[in-house]
Amino acid sequence: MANKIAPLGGFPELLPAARVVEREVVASLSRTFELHGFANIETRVVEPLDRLAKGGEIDKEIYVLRRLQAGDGDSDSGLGLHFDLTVPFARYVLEHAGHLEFPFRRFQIQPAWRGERPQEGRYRQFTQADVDIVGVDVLPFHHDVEVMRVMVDALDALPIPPVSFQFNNRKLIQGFYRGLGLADVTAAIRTIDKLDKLPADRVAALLVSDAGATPEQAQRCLELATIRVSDTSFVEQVRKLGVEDDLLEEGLTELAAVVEGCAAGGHRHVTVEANLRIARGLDYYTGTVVEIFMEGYERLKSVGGGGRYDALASDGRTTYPGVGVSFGVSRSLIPLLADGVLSGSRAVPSAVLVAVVDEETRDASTAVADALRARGIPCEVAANAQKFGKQIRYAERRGIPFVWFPGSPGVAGEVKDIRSGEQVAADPATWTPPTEDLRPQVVTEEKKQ
RNA sequence: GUGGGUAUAGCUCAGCUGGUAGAGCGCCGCCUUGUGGUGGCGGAUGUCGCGGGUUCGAGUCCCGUUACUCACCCCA
Repeated sequence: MANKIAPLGGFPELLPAARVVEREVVASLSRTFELHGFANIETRVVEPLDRLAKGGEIDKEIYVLRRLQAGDGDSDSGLGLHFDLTVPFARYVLEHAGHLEFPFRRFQIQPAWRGERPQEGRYRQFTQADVDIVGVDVLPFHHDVEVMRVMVDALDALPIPPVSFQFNNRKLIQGFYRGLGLADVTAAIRTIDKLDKLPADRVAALLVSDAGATPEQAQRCLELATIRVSDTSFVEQVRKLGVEDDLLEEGLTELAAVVEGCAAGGHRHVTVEANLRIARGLDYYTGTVVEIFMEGYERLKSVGGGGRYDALASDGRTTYPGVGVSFGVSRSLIPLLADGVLSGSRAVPSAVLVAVVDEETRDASTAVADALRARGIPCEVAANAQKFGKQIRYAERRGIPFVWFPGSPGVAGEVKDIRSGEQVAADPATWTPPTEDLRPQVVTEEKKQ
């Protein structure tokens, strides 16, 4: 038992300095979401299994809750941990519809669980940040632009590598295929989605064999799927393919509006593209779809995504259409922390360590600390009245930038910046550290050098 | 779910065809009797993942097992 504890794969835990980064990212996301008027909610972590079921089947990746004391006859509680935030949100809307104002705008940042084999960027417990807007019976299209724009702003404000929003529109694809005379639209979309893994000619062959396309139709599908631009020029490119369909036109208009709306305003490191091969979630997305990728981390696949659901939730009488997008906080952050792209400036909140001269005068050190805290400066008093060298080292290990040496009656105290070695006389009632030292900061790789 | 890899000090790892365990970093002490980092000297640390087998002898070979890890599958 005295042996080491084995880590549990897929259930990542952060050390304090890394947690500084995660907390700041969550705080920054929340600030942006709130800036756009989205209210925060938190849902329970369990849902009835039948609600988590996918097409009537219980997914094997769902963690089921079971009481230890349950008898052999009892199977389980009928409850499972949620595997995303959309399903709980849909249920929340139905359950609380009478108390909500629609269109309801909310954000939610919570863990979710999936019994997958863990890999880089794929965990069994992970944190996600979702923003959605949901309406009653109808939800005007401009909310698609609005909610996507919120996530663009939110990710643009994060200290992460550049991200790319790749948009598509299901009406556009569906209308194109329909206008083309393709019978099995869903099969065609599913096949086109394999373009990542298979060469174009193999995909074309599959379109013929699996999706009932003629070679000519397959060729057109590929031409559509390879359109990828950062402006609205895709509209002309699609029209040149010579397919006519009302739904296609609607999709083109919508996608153009989303791309234009999200690209507007100028961003630090977010790019926006129309990418006509993005499929995502065949069963429920009905209009706008998006996948988000992070530069240098394409191997993680998407770090976020979402879209429009015409039926996010329904109670049989009322349908609640929704549009939203989610960002994988754990999926993107943990690899960035592991690679040292992001780190926390220190593992403790303390900006100052107040040294203790000897145990008889510990009260004097505590008084200094109280004076600093009264002005909002996080600090701690040294654990032991060791030699000052040891106390300085204690601070250094923890990344605490300042050590305060209390004075004695008639002698002023002094504060030392242990990075520069500079030491000055100071009064705990007025001294203030530089703003950037007041709290632990997120340090990016460039800033480190 | 399928296949591969790995498991030795706090961390990263070495240990050739079997002979009773090593390095670097870190940690502790002293040089340095109240101001750290650099330098010098010294020191501590391991049921070599677990169980079994072969052998005079196993970290090393064999079998099993567990965990971790990578890839595939899947991915709302």
